Amino acid sequence: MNEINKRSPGRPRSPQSHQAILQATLDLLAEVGFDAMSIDAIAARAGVGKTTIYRRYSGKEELVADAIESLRQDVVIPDTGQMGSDLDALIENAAQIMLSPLGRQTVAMIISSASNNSQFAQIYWTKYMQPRRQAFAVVLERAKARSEIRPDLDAGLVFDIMSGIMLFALIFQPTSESWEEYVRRALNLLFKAASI
Amino acid sequence: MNEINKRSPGRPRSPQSHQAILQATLDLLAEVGFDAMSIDAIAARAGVGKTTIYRRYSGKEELVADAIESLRQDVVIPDTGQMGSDLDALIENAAQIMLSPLGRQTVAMIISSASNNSQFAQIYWTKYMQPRRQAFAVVLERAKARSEIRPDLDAGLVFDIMSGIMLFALIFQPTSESWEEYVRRALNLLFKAASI
DNA sequence: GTATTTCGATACAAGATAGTTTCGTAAAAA
DNA sequence: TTTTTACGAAACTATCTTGTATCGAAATAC
Repeated sequence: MNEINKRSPGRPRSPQSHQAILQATLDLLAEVGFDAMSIDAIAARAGVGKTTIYRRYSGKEELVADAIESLRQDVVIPDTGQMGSDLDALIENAAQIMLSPLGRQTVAMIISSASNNSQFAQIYWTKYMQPRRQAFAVVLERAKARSEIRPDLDAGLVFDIMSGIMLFALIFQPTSESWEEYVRRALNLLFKAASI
Repeated sequence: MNEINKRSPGRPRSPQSHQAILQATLDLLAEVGFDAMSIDAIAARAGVGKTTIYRRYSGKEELVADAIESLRQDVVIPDTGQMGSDLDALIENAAQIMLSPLGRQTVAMIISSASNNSQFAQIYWTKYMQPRRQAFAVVLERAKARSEIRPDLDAGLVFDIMSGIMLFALIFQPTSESWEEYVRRALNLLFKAASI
């Protein structure tokens, strides 16, 4: 049952079309958002027939969920020997994701559908947040080993606070500073608590 | 030019209908979200004709913006004599807003439209965040006067970090704790930095 | 070759929505 | 009373979207 079954007769599904569909989905999601994008538009952008999409997915939710899940994002754990520069690298990486149109629309999708449907939040958490949360924990472990921070610090919690302020700054732009500047200032404050 | 002009002839616009429209808009926004709600549905729920809505607003954006703006939310500045209990009161108040369906959908709306249109973010910031941010600053000023926290602490920044973690916890529910418990734990960590 | 399945294209039915117009009625000013 | 504007209801046009069905052509297993 677990063998690779390529034995079915008939024309196989085109991997090119499949890839084009996923890419078109991500492009349109970033450009117009979840609600404003139609299956028709995705098919047109991908250069495939609508039938080809409906043969693979039951609807937009399933398609978008798969498209987001298909994005492989490798997380590099920085190790410069100093916590400060390690964190800089992580922030830079996080900023690239959260500040992108795709990131914004994904987050909006998660929030707006959170009450009825948490599948997007689940995927986003598993694919994006969790790996970075763990990378962050590694960085903090090394910092603890170098006695840069308190050994009892909850890395997950610190990560969540960091992510929270990034998200908040993304939405409201509370000051006239740049996003990066503001986030960095918040982290300075936060790490006064960490270094006691 | 600034006098109250009730002198125009003809039947005046019904304040009852106006109020019903705003209320129906907020109800539907909370229930189904911005994109899924139609002007037809709003008119039906409000018990008015579609014409009556189009006579007042050019479209959904304008209507929703006005509806959100119409919500008067008084902020009480707690003054228990202890910063801890003051903060508890503020958190409780913030939680009621952010955890409500209306709050969720509003935030989702802000994020998803942020790139093309920042009017929702502007309104939400001015009407909800800004007053609370200032109330928070007052509470912290009193705490500084009692030497409970460092005198150079940036109250706005602390507020933003607080709001950020609340938002983050709302979206992702990172642990199995309750939302309130988790937020409280994050604030404990944060205020270790404040009390140096 | 034959059977089977996917391909992209197109047509289609059914429904939702936006925004306008029309209509007879109601409320106010002059 | 006359004029003017708003009222709710309904009709209406135009467009968009969904999901299904049909078509001849292409790709693969046997």
